[in-house]
Amino acid sequence: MQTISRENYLKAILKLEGRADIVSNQALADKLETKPASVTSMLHKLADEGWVKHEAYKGVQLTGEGKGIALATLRKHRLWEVFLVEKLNFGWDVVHQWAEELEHIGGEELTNRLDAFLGHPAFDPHGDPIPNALGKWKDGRNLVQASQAEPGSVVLIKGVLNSGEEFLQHLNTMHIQLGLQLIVVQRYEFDDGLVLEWPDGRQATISHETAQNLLVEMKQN
Amino acid sequence: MQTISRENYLKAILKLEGRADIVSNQALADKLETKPASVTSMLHKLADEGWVKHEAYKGVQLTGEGKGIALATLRKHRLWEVFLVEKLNFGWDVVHQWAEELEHIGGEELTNRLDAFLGHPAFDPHGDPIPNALGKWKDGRNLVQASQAEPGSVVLIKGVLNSGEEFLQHLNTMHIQLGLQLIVVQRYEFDDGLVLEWPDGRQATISHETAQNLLVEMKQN
DNA sequence: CAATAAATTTAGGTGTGTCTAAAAATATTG
DNA sequence: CAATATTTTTAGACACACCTAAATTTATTG
Ligand SMILES: [Mn+2]
Ligand SMILES: [Mn+2]
Ligand SMILES: [Mn+2]
Ligand SMILES: [Mn+2]
Repeated sequence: MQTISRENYLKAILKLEGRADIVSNQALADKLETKPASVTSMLHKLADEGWVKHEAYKGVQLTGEGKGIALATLRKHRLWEVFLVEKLNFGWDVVHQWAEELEHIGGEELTNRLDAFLGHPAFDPHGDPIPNALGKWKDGRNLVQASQAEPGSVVLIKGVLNSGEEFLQHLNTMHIQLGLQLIVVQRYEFDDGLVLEWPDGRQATISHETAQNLLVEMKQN
Repeated sequence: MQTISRENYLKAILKLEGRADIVSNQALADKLETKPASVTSMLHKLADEGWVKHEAYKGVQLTGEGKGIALATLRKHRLWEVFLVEKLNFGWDVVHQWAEELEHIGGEELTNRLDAFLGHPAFDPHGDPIPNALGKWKDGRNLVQASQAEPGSVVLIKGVLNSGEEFLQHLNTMHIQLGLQLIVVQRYEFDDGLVLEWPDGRQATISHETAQNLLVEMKQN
């Protein structure tokens, strides 16, 4: 039975599979803000449904069917985020929680109509690619963490590695947004802070931690 | 705690209060497609929350706070229905179930933005008035059941008393939709069937039951 | 490699919302 | 107005998704 909680678990497993090939109980508990015992219990249910392969004490992996559900949920999440930002004019820092609920509504038909209404967007407001109806996407971008950009280079802000409200609000405060082009002026040896220059000539420094969570496209140098 | 189920109950009570002043357990069970024992159980919870006044064996009534939640939920339901029809081009016969889920998402801020995005619609796709942010609406229309229209009169379709999928699909089949202007040509004495004439001159007959569920504005006669 | 630490699972509970079957209260009617 | 029918409530269960605390298993390390 496809419940909200189960879709959330499958989506979380999908994201964690991106890094490690096998997903640990603990990582899931952290991501879902729940307790390991709850995760174990749910993994049994997901395995019963045939959506994950679970080996006791070893970890989980999505099955083909499980991945399909996870991708469909992720697609809905990101499309609704685009809706909230593009159509209802919300900031990228507040849309995640609503999308977390909206992603569980309706099926393929509703999703495809929403997709068409939004003009088949390729990326969500955080720069994350939106899977198509088949769960596929192509991301021709070659993104790196801003922390890896050398002084003198020009970078284009294209995504974030942390979509949390606090981080995004910090970016708002720093006047950093997707599509912005910045010049990396200097790197402080001591703490790896980066001095950046905005198009209007203003300069400001971002911390190493902030730079690590910023995905950019290298324009020059 | 404001859960999906509790919002559904409050909304159901609100609608049933429209007819009888005190709502019976049975009526609620019917409307919510649940069992009387479940209703009793839920009414206790709603009473504990202070959202209804419940006298054992007598019936329920919304409190001010309960009515507020019910109206907010109804507002969201109808706004999302407008979205689905106006923006995603769904038919009025299929949007109810999705709205039944969407109505539980987000709060005032999201709702007000949606309202603005839709251009502050006064009525939903079924001709039902949409409460404003304060739960109020003004319905200047003077609607009657089509079954009460006399032969020779001209009527404007403005609403339905039954928003069920089957009835709405039947109206689709009959080419009856909101805003349509029809001439009542004749009433059959035997079964109160109504012969109607469409703007293109075509004529067709609708049953008394169908006419009873159609709300119209009298244009002439 | 045995002792310790960390991760995972099991056992036993809780709250929400539902159900069926039985008891209690209210309505209806001969 | 007493007998019967209907409505409502209570009692006892169940599924879902959580939790804490206590095993159990796996990993680490002296
Ligand atoms: Mn979610
Ligand atoms: Mn996103
Ligand atoms: Mn609902
Ligand atoms: Mn409606």
